[in-house]
Amino acid sequence: MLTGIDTETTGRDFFHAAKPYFVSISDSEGEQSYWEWNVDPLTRQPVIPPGDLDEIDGVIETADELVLQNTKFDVAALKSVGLPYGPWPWEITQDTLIAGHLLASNQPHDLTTMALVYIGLNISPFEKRLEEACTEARRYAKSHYPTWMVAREGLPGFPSIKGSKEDKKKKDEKDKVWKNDGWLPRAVCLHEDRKRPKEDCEHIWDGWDCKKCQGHRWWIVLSEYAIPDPFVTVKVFEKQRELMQKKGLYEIYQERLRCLPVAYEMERSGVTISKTTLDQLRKIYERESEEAGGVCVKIAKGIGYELELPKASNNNSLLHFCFGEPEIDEKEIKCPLCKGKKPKIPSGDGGGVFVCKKCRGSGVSIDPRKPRKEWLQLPVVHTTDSGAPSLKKKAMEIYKETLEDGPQKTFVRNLAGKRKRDTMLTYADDYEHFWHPWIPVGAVDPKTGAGWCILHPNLNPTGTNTLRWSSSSPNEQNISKQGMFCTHCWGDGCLRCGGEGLDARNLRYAFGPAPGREWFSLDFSNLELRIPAYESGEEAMIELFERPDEAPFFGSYHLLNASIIYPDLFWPLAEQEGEFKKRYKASWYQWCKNGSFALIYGCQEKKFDATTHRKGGYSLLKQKMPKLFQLGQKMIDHANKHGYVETIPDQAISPGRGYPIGCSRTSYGKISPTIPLNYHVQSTACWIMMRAMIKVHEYLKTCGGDCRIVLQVHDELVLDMPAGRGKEPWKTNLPKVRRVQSLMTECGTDVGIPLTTSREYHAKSWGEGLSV
DNA sequence: TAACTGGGCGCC
DNA sequence: AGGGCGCCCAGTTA
Repeated sequence: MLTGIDTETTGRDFFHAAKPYFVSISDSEGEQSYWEWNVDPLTRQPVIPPGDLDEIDGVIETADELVLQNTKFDVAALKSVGLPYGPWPWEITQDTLIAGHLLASNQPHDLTTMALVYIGLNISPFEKRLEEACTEARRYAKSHYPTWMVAREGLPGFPSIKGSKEDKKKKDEKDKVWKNDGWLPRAVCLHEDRKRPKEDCEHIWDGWDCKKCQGHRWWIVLSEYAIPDPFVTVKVFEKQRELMQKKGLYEIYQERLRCLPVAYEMERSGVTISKTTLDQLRKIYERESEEAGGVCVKIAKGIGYELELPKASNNNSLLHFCFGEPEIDEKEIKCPLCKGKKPKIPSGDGGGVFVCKKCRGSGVSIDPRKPRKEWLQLPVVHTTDSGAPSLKKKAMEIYKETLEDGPQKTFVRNLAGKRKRDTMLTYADDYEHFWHPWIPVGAVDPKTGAGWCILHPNLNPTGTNTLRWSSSSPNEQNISKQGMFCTHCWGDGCLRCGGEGLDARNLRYAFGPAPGREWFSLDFSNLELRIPAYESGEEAMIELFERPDEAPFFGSYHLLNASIIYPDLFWPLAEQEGEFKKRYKASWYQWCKNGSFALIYGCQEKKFDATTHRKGGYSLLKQKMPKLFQLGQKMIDHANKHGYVETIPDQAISPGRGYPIGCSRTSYGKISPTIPLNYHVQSTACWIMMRAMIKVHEYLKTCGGDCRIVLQVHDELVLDMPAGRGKEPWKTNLPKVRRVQSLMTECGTDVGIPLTTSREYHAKSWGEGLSV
């Protein structure tokens, strides 16, 4: 018998103050029960009768098979009130979110949508009504009970509650502020002793009041919404299971389920960050940002412009200073085609085609703006998607290369430097927003953890259209690893930077092992290159990976590409090891490298040739690596025929089928030709990583000493282990780390891709690694 | 004021 | 027609 479980919570931050206040359970025959707890509006904490916990624990303990929508969330919620008493029974747990992604990776996976899709049931009216009640109750409580903890941005203990945003395509539901206040309507009723609806009354609602029993609906608006959920979950899953079995996907599903406890444990473990180091970095960034900003303002002032710098990225003051201010008020511009009043949107390609969004692509080119040409007068080298001059990083890099020394160049350098530091500062803010003081397990002296904090980033294995995981609150997958130029001398060397020019202190320096611990990071080498190379059988590339120590490429994919697209430049230098790279480091080598990455990410001929600064380069590559391009075509054909591509089948799990990855169509009904190969490769890479994580997690549990995975950055795992001892402390854990490496590489074998992993030891910080 | 859009940028 | 994310800021619109 399947048992569905669902919880309603006061928020998502179970490592902070969020708690469940409603638990509902249903079996597949519709036998339902629920526990609703009053939330103290002054503390947002539920008041839980102890007997309830026993009952819920009993249900979980005795169930044959459980099913939840996003199990990891509910398990974290229940754990925050001590449930279940034992470990969560993952081995009998099914998950509709995992199933939903497998059956339709690029479709929404919220329960409301899936109920409609899989069992034709529309539960949105319940949600709609709850939203109305919550919104009203929130307004009411804010004005009548100002001391109540109504959800809002900045509410202590609930860092995930952010303003309110809605990304239509995404799982935005959770980001709506009212969602955290499902308990509030009832709390108002309780506090004001409003009349309860009678249980046996067949209500006739007039607004929020029942005409028959005079009860107020806010008492039950949450339970009306929440009680059916577990039953819906059960029914959705029954259908999903049937579909998965029919499509031959059930083995994949079962393996995929195993990543849930891994993600759950990673979230619980969290990742340590040094407050001391972050404070130091912050001070440096703040000072340098202010310094660089000051230079910008001063230059502007010198030209007679009162520049108001943006806090980050752009504002009109800055853009007008750099590119001139339009004389005509843009609000007055009319679309020349439809004569609409609000065209405003210049269409792409930088040509300044001022037509509205609807009329784009018509080719009419009228730019009614007359920029005033005083002030900085930067040339336009990059445009935004809507055709306006852009000050993005890439554009500024071009300015730095091409402008003569003078105010323009100085301005751009300082602006770029300021931006970079400001970006890092907003990241740092985010970490502080979510962190807790770190307290070592079993610490006797509370000072042991001083200077260290811990973050519990959220990991979402179904957060992308592919098999990549996403991460949030904070995102552990975009932590800066770049160096940056000294704002004082901009790389020419000075006393402050010690002549180095580059300051390597990025935010990764703040992350690292807490006292008594050490980190190892393990990377799959060239994971996303090896997959298409071996799969297609492209000899030139395979050769590269098989013989990484041999001339003339020494395992470098970029050099291989360079030899093909720049034969005239590469071969004359081929006999001198490293010469091509050395001589053209900032030009041809860099451009080729950019092009290589663009290619992996799916760019087309035009973009590749532009990126590599060599017309015809793409075509040469195609001639030299026909099998690679044939694989791309094969994926395109498959996607066009079926609407999805598949990962390479895993011989150990499901030899017949790979994981289907849906390829969305553009508004013109076509699948973009860049998508299929990219999805296939990216997802196969992630499948490998997922299997690796399952194996590694299982192995580390047997190691003792609290060894765990703390970070996953797509092709990299970071392990947190007890610190070794002696002169070469890494040697203590090295055998275990080697074992982890072989578990990782094994996963390539099952999909036919030979893999290698690289290994680094981090004694103090993620920013500095030692190859050991 | 809230919601929404666009630009920008960090990672792989 | 350059893939996948999360997140922030600025400015406009409902």
